[in-house]
Amino acid sequence: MTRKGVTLKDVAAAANVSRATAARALNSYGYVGDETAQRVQEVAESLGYRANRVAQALRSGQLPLIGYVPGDIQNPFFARIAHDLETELRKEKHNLLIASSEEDVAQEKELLESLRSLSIRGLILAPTSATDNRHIVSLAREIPTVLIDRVAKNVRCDSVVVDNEGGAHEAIDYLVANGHRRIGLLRDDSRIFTAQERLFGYQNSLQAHGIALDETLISVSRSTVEQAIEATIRLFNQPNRPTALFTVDSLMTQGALLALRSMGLSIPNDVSLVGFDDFNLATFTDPQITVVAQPISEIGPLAARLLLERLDGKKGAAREVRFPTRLIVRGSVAKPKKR
Amino acid sequence: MTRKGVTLKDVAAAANVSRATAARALNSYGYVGDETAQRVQEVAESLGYRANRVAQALRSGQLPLIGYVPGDIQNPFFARIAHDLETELRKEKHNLLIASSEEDVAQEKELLESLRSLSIRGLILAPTSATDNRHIVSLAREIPTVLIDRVAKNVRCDSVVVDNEGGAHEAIDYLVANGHRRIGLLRDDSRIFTAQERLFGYQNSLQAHGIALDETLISVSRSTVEQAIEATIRLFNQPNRPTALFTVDSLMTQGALLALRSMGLSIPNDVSLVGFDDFNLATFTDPQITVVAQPISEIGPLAARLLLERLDGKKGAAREVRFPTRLIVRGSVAKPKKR
DNA sequence: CTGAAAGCGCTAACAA
DNA sequence: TTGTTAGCGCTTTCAG
Repeated sequence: MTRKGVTLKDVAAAANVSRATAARALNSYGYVGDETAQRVQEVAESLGYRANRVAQALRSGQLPLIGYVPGDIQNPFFARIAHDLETELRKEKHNLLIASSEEDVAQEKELLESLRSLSIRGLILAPTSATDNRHIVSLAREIPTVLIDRVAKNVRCDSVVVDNEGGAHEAIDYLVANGHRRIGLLRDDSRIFTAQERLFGYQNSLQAHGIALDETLISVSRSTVEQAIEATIRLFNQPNRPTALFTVDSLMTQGALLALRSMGLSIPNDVSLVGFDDFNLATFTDPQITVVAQPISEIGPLAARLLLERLDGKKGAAREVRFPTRLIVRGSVAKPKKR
Repeated sequence: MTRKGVTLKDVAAAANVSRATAARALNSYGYVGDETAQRVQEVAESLGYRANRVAQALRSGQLPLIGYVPGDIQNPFFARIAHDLETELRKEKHNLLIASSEEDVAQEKELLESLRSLSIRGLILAPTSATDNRHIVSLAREIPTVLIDRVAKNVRCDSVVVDNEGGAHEAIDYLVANGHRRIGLLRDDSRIFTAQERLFGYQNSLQAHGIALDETLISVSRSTVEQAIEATIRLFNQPNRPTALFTVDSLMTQGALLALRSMGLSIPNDVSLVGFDDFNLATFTDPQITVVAQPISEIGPLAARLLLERLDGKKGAAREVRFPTRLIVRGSVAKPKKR
């Protein structure tokens, strides 16, 4: 390990000025003689001086750090947002600190504690729970926070979400319009907020069409491909199986795809399928999958912008932006077979 | 914005001890009376004290921060590694700072500067360039660094890579064994190191089988689905097109898949395909894609471990771990059609 | 066992 | 225009 490097003191000494003057010259604030300033800068350059952000932060109170706590960084949805956030925040010289909650409230609490102790300037969070969130409430009072994908009760901060209910509603409408009445739902337990909203969309659409809710058509699973496979198999091993399936996120859609294939059920001949959240794979399968797409490219940049505005001192009530979804019709839905 | 919070001073005052004693009690080092220690801890608890890491870092010189600079966080390969790194590092109370280089050397330089000024403790990096890396050389001398996926010339630090050449070699061997002699290569320009190694494997295998290298069968593209589509189309629009294609990463494999489909070429009847790097999608397509798989689940944890050892003060020569690859035979290769 | 004091690197009143 | 000084919150000798 070499020594930590050149400090302001070294620069000041080498340039024959005080540390204060050196600081002024390098950060160009206050009054500094042109000549002095230039000299200091040259010296700094030649010594390879770089400001120590930690020391700066100790004074100013904060590091140029923004925390990002998604449910899972491996989920393409959150990875995409991570990418967009980073791009936006980098423009303002902020760094992104990423820590996945793994959809676990306890872990989320720990992570937030940890981020707080690092004196982050802002936070972008996809809360794991819609209700167990007192830790978020208190944090959001201290640190500018933007919630994405899901909102959390009682937390007063900006949020960026999509119209989960509307999207689900539209998907079910579409299936019904294609003649389906026994429509299965593969839903997620952990992402409570979105799962709940999408469930409402499902229920409301069925109700609007006068179709009674049948609990045996709803299967709950964690949001992983593996778990979704099992849940799908359970659903379709029942005597009076659904003719169509709606899955609430892309991982579950993939699981359903695999499960249906393994059961020898063909899409869309035996079963129609619509998934929430578009994904690469959806266009690679045969047939391609009909999905409810979220405007994913807008979520990250907007969240970043809202946060930056708050960091700039913008006051005012919490803003909730809710993007509409869009049904992308591809080839995974057909009329149900006569029995 | 509320005030920054309870400091050690507050705790000390409330517990009627000096700051030094309070620090000792809370960090349990040095001599402290049991009773005093307990009292301090209770007071700290009740006041909601949390240590300010920035201040701690100013003294110790470093924040519990590890930088991770992948080529692109959206690439599932790097996203997976990000996840694994985070899990491992979290155990040691370290936070992961993620910043994508976007495969751009200039950006990589900027990011590394930025990370350095944050006094990160360690760095995990997938270098963008195999040769333009003086900035890495100097950084690696200051900050424990582990290179992943690619190595960089002259940089003395641990690295974790896979046997790119061997993997490519095996893939081509397999194609040749299936009767192919006109084997196309879709290669990546930016990820110079891996691309180069995989190219070697391609060349060496051909040579070993006495097949002359035909430059018209090699197409270069950036590592994105879109660019790979175009490159594939160029390749297969030639008069004497290849009977098989080897793609050097999963994004390019996806691009090739889409391109071949759009050209009405069926896999494996018209064209056989083998890709480097396994990916979800490979088992969703029909036929499933034969790939050279990397032991991706081992890369992140190992890189984290190597780094942590260095942080623990481990000395010694740079270690280069090179994992073998594994050919996973699925359904995308067949004997070439007679013409 | 505990406290006083110095100082990590930087910035910002306040003086000069 | 520049320097002096104090101090951000914490840890760590060194005395007591």
